[in-house]
Amino acid sequence: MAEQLDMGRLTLNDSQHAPGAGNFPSDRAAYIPPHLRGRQQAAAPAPLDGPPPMMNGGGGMGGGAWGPPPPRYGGPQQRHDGGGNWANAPNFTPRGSNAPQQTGAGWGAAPAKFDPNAYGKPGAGGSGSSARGSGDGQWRDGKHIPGPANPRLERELFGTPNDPSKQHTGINFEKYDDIPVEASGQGVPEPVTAFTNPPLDDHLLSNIELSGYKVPTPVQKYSIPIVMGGRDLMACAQTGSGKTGGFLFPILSQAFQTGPTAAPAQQAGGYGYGRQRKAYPTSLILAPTRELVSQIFDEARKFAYRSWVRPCVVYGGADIGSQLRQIERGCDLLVATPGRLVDLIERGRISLQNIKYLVLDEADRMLDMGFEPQIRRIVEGEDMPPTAARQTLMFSATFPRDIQMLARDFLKDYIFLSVGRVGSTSENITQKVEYVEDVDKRSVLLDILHTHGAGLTLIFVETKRMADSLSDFLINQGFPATSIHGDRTQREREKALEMFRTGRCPILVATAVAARGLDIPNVKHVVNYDLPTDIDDYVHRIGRTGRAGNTGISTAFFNRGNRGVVRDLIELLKEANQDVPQFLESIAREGSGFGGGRGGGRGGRGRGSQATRDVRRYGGGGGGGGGFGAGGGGGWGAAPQAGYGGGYGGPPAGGYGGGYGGGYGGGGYGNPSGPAGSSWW
DNA sequence: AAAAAAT
Repeated sequence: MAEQLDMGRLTLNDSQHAPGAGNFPSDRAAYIPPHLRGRQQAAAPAPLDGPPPMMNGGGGMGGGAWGPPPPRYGGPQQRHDGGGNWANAPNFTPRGSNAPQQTGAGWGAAPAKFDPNAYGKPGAGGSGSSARGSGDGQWRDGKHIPGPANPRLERELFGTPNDPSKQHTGINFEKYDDIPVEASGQGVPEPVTAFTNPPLDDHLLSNIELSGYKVPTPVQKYSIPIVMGGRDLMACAQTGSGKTGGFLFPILSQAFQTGPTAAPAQQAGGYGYGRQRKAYPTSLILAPTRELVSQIFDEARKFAYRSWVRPCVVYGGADIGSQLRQIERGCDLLVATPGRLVDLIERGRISLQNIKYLVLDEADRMLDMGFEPQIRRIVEGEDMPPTAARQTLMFSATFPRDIQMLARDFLKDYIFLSVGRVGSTSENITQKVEYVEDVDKRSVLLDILHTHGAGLTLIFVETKRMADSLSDFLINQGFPATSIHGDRTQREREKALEMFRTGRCPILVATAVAARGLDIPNVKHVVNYDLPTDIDDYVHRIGRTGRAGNTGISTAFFNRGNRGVVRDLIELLKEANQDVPQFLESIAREGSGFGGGRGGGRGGRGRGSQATRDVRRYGGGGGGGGGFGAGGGGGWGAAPQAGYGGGYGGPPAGGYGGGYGGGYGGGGYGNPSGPAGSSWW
């Protein structure tokens, strides 16, 4: 089947290759999109984007190209660039997917110009090492020719054993075998049990080894053969389960073996002097937050090391100019937040017509954040190949109805993978819940910080204001704290994260922006200073610790203001074999016979249960409310056993079916869904 | 109700 797919793609590409194949006029360098006209120069001065002495100032490269994600490569590394002789590369040769065609078309010997030592060669005014993707390899004469080893880059990408911030999380992956995985769909391939060739490419294997990964995680065991077999995938899995590798491994492996996709005619016809103004990535990965795409990009750089594949990352809040330059220099695998990608497409700088792999990561979160229009536009409203002509992988922690819809529209005959939750069921995390009134929170927190001194402590609050005031408070109390939230600049966010990662600021106060997906090794303690109203968020938050077989502690401050989650919390604690404090049970009894399970009250959107099972087998998901968490008012009468959709008073009895476990089992079906709003109280 | 995300 893989062959068939490839054939399909080839055909498509061939036709695109035809002379005169239409492209947007915006290919031309001269084109300036309407919303950009007249503001290029105006925006230039540095102060706007932050004070010069910021991180990339250290690199001494003026405009700070590639300023955006300084923490990762910033500071020390960039100093190398100062002495670099690779600072002059105005005539760099585009590589990656573009390279082969260009050479073929006689653009000037791309390979001849290829300088193996120039991996840090920036584009105009670029800054350095990081600018380079991780690849230095080439694809020539139908063969993958990996670039030379580069010790410095290797250290940057893979770290050293003593660098905790780079410590790979692959050490105790064996423990992940506990995580249950369920696969369904037609023709599910046998999972692999190790990183081997076949099916994985040798070059990828060597990069995996450099990264320190020994054994595939459960998700990877399944996803590797599924993706390599050409199948679409819908996976319910959370970060921490190894899903990034789950899609990067098979995608890169195949890329290494099959080489670049022929690019559209426009390139070959090229204008000799010019550079490629438009990129044609073959893989696109969408994720909801900047930090997340940044993190995925870092992983991609590792696994693409020395290969012909050039990863790029784009996201908002960062200088678009440097991102454009990155893209121009070759962009085979693109990691993006939806908004910025749409922007770049509008500017005519990215075409999706060569996409072979589309990955939607944290799909449920993207919908929560209102990205659906952008996502649909990207997937359905631009030049992305149709479902049949690409491979699509979706990852989502939950599988509510709107995600099912997305899956129905974007995927073809997909295999459904359900991966057990990592955080909550993990015995690695000791979860404590303490009754703390709001006014006492600060002092209790100080107690905790004094008691559990060592190790990274991540403190979650509900509001940005609280994040600021709490971190100020802690700093005033002499604690090395910092904060991360959406009102801080991207630079501040990244800096905070880096300070935390490296342990220079072992206390991080965070809002929801850091709740999901961020992979920070060695978080010892997660404090839910404010409990979230959604138990999913709680699960994600505590999942920031106890990762990769390490142990972690989680402490939640609970008071009556949190009684909305009390039942879900109890359910979760029980499920994870944790102690359930008496006061929780009491409050559960006293308070609320109503409120139904989670998922109630949001019925309109049908974002119901936690269910993560393959709805296709149950005939749900299709039209009508038959699906999960059948929404809306229907819940009233429809879910007797789930009970108390909006009913007042009654004791919970067995009614609370919507909970975590419940959602999975029977409860998820016809979940109680009280009248909208009933769960807000 | 809050947060995040293109500008």
